[in-house]
Amino acid sequence: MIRLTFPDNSSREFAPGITGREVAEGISKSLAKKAVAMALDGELADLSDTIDRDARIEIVTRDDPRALGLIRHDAAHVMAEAVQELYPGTQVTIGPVIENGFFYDFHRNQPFTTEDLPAIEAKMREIVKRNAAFTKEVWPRDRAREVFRDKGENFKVELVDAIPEDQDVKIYRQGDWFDLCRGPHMASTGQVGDAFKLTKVAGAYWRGDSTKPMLTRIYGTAFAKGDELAAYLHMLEEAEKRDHRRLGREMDLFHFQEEGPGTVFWHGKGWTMFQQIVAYMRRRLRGSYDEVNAPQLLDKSLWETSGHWNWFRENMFMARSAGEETDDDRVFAIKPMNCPGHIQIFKHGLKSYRDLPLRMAEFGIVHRYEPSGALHGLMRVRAFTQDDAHVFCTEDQMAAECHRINELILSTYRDFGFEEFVVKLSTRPEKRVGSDEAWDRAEAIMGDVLREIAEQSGGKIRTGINPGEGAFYGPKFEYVLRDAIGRDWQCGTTQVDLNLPGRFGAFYVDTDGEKKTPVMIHRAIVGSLERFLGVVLEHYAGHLPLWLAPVQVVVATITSDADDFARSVQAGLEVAGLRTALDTRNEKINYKIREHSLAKVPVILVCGKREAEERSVNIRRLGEKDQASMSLETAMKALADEAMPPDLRRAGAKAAT
RNA sequence: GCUGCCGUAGCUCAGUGGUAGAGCACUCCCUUGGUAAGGGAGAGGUCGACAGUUCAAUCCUGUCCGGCAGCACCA
Repeated sequence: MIRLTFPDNSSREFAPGITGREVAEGISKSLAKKAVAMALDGELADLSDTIDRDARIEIVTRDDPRALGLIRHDAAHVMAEAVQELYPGTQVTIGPVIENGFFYDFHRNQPFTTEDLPAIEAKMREIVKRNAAFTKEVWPRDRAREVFRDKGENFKVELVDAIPEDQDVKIYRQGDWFDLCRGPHMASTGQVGDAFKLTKVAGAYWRGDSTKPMLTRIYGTAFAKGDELAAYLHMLEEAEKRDHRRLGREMDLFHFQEEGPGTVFWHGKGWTMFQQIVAYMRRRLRGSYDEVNAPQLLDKSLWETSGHWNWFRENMFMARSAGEETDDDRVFAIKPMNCPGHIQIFKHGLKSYRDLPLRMAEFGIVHRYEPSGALHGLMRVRAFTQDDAHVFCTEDQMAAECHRINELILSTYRDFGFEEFVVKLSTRPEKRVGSDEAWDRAEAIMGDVLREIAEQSGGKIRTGINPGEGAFYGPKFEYVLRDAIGRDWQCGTTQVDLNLPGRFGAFYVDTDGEKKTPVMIHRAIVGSLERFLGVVLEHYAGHLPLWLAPVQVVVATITSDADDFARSVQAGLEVAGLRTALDTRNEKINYKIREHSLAKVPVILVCGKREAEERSVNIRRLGEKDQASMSLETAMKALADEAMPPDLRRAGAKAAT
């Protein structure tokens, strides 16, 4: 006999070989009817599985959170059946559950389009209605191979071959249709329910490999209940509203146009915001970094020395004289990185060990040729400004410098309102320069630092390893932020480099009078200013904190009687250091409020006859319906205080104590 | 780069094998109105570019450019 323990800690004995369904039926008919799966010692399994050992058992019903993955997985199978029923000759491949739904990849000569989705969805509902039971069979490998080969399912044959020898080849049937699958599944297709929707169609490479055939992938999502699906779809709409490309247009921050793919036209307001970020960074660097500026165009030979011409050429732009008469055919590269330039500055003049660590920063504009399909608003561009720096130091100083940088990065993110981030260590890639010994040393130091970062944060900062993802010259930390639409963006990076300084022959004079090669740490905090600005925009959905808002206050009049007073209010705010605009147009106050609210201006000061007489203002904050009336003086003081950047506020608080 | 979809006024979009329309925005006029659109008039387009089919192309076909989604890439 085996002993099964139930969630209420009661337990009963059963004959070995009993199925989950039989256990459920033994408890109650209604439970058996509601059951979609079971969990044995916490692990999901088919209801029809037999149980041969002592275990904790839970009967999983459709409203159990764990059922969601099953619903989606089964929906993927139902979709595959629907597709093969509607479009014979289509091959099935894989169909996993993903974060917000599921997909299934198909091979078909004519790819699917979104216009096919309604028909597939309708067929899916039909299959769900049929409510065929899911049944599992274990097949000998050869039979599986043969059956799929005879059906023309070549991709499935490959999948069968990829299953490790010690694992069963499992086949799940639903009516006449069957698929190779790891399982588990619910009891029948009817349990998928009707809260599903096919969302999009896209190409995807077989096995994620761009040298392999492109399949057509259909994405869908499914929920236990209809209102959950509706809530999800609503959430997607809301997320779209905070897309930085849309906000950029609505707030008049920047634009893109055809002639400059992947390059930004910054408008006045966007550039103001951009410069606020730069100003913040400059304040944070003051005292410990030298800000420098290296050339945009440098001879190709420099990039050959650095290794970029060899390893990075596909991503570089090249420039030469455009003159038709000239015989100067010298080739220059537009810099994709600042490091070679900074090494030239380091090399200019003798450096002593006393100069180290030498920290060199640049808000350098770099150009990188990105694949056209990668471009995405401000998030992925071909020309961007890095808040870049290179620290030249000794190997002994490296760990301390990494920690120093880590603190700078994390405090910066917090100042911009981010609380959640991940630090990942990327290790040596296949394409790289430098000896394995150098890589061993660099990775060892970085590994220690990563552990210390995790420990010091008390578990608040998640860390991880990205094997093989390092730069060609050294391992790196990647600092990743998650944006409001749930996308992860790599912003900061710290890269340890035991190679480039040596390649360029950079050295310092050590205590013993010998020439030594310094190591170099590449680091960026927000990374690309462009991308970071985009992330910040989405994070706040355009409702920026006052210190970042391009226009902080609009002074709007109700009647022209208040124009003179409004002008004096604006002038006073400007003197107090605020960025303001005046709206004395011949429009109703409703109209003005609406327009400035849509432009996401944080504060509107309304001035009418009454305010002009009392020398007061009426404050309306973005997103609030209520207003507050206060004296001009009080309002100015409060706004000036609120507009203080977080680093200055911190410095002020420290000075006061 | 790959697959699919898309490209019409500054923005959002409609439309047709016989060279174009709406709303908002813009300009002017009226309106001085107390917290998310007051009224009227006007101006504005090489229908992404280039080729082809056709008596005739914004519309059909092809190539290219750009955008969107996903994949691949992301130092």
